[in-house]
Amino acid sequence: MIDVAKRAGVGLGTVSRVVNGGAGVRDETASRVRAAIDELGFQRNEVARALRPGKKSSSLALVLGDLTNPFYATIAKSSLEVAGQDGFAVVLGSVDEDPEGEKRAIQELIGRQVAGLMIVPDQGDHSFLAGAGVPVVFVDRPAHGIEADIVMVDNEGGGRMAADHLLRQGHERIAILLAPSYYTTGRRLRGFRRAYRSAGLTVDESLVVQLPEGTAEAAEKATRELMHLPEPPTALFASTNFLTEGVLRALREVNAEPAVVGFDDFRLADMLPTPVTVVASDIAELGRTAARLLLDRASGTDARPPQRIVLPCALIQRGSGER
Amino acid sequence: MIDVAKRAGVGLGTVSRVVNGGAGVRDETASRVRAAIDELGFQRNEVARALRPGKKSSSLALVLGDLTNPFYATIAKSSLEVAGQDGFAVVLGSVDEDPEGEKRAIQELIGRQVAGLMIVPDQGDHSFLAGAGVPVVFVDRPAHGIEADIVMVDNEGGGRMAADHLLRQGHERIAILLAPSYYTTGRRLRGFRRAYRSAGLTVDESLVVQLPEGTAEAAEKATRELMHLPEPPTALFASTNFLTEGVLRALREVNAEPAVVGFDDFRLADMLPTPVTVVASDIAELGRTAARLLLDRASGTDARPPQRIVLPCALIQRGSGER
DNA sequence: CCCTGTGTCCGAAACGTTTCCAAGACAGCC
DNA sequence: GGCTGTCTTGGAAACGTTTCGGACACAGGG
Repeated sequence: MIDVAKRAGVGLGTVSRVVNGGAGVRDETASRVRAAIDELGFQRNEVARALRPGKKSSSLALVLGDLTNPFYATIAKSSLEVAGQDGFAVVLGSVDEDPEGEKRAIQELIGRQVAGLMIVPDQGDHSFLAGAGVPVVFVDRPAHGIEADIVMVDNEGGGRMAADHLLRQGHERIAILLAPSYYTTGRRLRGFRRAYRSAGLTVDESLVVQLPEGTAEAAEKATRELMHLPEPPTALFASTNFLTEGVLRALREVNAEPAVVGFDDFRLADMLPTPVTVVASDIAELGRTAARLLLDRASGTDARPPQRIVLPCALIQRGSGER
Repeated sequence: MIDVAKRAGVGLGTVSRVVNGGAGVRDETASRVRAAIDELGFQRNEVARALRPGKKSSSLALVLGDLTNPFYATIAKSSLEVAGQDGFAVVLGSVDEDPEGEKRAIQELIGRQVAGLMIVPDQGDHSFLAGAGVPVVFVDRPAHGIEADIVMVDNEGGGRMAADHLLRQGHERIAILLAPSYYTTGRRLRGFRRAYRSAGLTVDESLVVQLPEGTAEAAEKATRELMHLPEPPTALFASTNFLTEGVLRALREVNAEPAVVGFDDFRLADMLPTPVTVVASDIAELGRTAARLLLDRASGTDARPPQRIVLPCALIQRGSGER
């Protein structure tokens, strides 16, 4: 920038003003500066810029799990888009279901002076974020130990929707597969139970299976076991996209054809031998909303108390839940 | 840091030394400093750190297209892992097939003083990167106008593999669907032609279809048209995962059952009514290799001339390519 | 002619690090 | 004791921006 100033024959401050919109600079001077900028191929050093007091870097951080899961990938993509429109970059922190690793990653990102954090939190304590002075938005599930914005889907409603649908078909032995200790699957189970209660039925607890892992493999194994029960379930509710996959895998080998409903839509769900009925929500909107909210917080535009935004779910009937 | 120095009753430089490994500091002093750090909850400001001359920020940039495409998502995930192990964060720049937007995104990232760039490039000119002084690794395809490292898969070999396989089954009318103007699909086509030549056959150019877009929809439409030809192809080669999906969608409605081979494996490929035969490669390894290479370049460890790393493909027979 | 206000511009200070030079302390050796 | 070398330590300079107070020129009003 000093070079530009010299070349244009102006002061340092003038160049800075031109770069930042150019208010209070004569047109003629400004164009001289711009010419110098072009000639020298000058580019503002964002790092130095972010060093000034009060200024935060124009980056947001996004901390989430496995990007290979389309659910997370969609959040990443959509929040990236929104942030990009405002000239913000997104720094990614990927964490594999490890509370300690997550904390470390977050600390790292804070050290990088990001303007805000979007976190798909693990179940650990997040109170360490309270004093960091950085706005935080939680995505998909709330975190313990801190009051902050949260954007999520209507898990309970979705779980209820799935169970209602199956109950209405006359199923009474419905198994539900749950990924371990996530907030979301807990809520989905609650909705599931609500549906039973409303129908005047009681849940058979032996059909509520807590998986040791949230993987397709774990679901596959569990489903096989369920279907080999003396009295196997006539329907299954898989509370996660990967779990749904595992269920379907297991069912290929069994000659029974229980009804299946999955939570979260997935690519090719309609192309499988029996198209899969799912409870879906607008994941992209989840990411977009979170990013917008965070940008507002970061810019100081929005000083409302912490928001809690819940996006609706919808049942998509494709066949597997109706047989 | 100044506060820490005051609190520990030492000089500024001493604190800095402790924070960075603590060589040349007495143990007793060092622990006093560490105590002060803990008490004050001090955290190094990475931004200020990156400002020092010569120092680059400990961030890599990754520029790629739609994260919703499992191909890109896998690259993102695996490179993130490798970078994370070295304490590097990854800044994401997503671009939607827009050369101008890509250039802007890259400039932005350079302004953020990233230590290196991993780019899945568009076909535009990338010579503007030459003078940037930042190491660059291209992923999946080379870029024009600049000599740099490149990590990719054996597209030509893969294309040939697919065609060979189909020819060996006795197919002679094989259609190939190509996404628009990508380097990769061009190479796959070349491999395809090679296979024909080796077999002493000639390619029917009316079955080489250049799609206007790389989407499933475009492939679906094109496939429908192909299958309504007076003499439809007996086999199809889809040169991209999304294209494969489109092909399969179209084929559901047609009562012919041509053989299908796709390039790139995808989730649930083995679960479809006819499991899909694909030419696959280790995409995660692609990302890992790129990240490792870039880290070596960034640290100055590796000063070899630009590398060109090609990962092998393998045919996975599942049924659709063998009927 | 003087004063005031406006429009433009300059350049120093500050941000939080790292690094380098200098200096102090101390031991070992002659 | 004096000299030399090693081990610690302190503190200033530098990195590239933004911002702020001030300076200058000029016009207009009294």
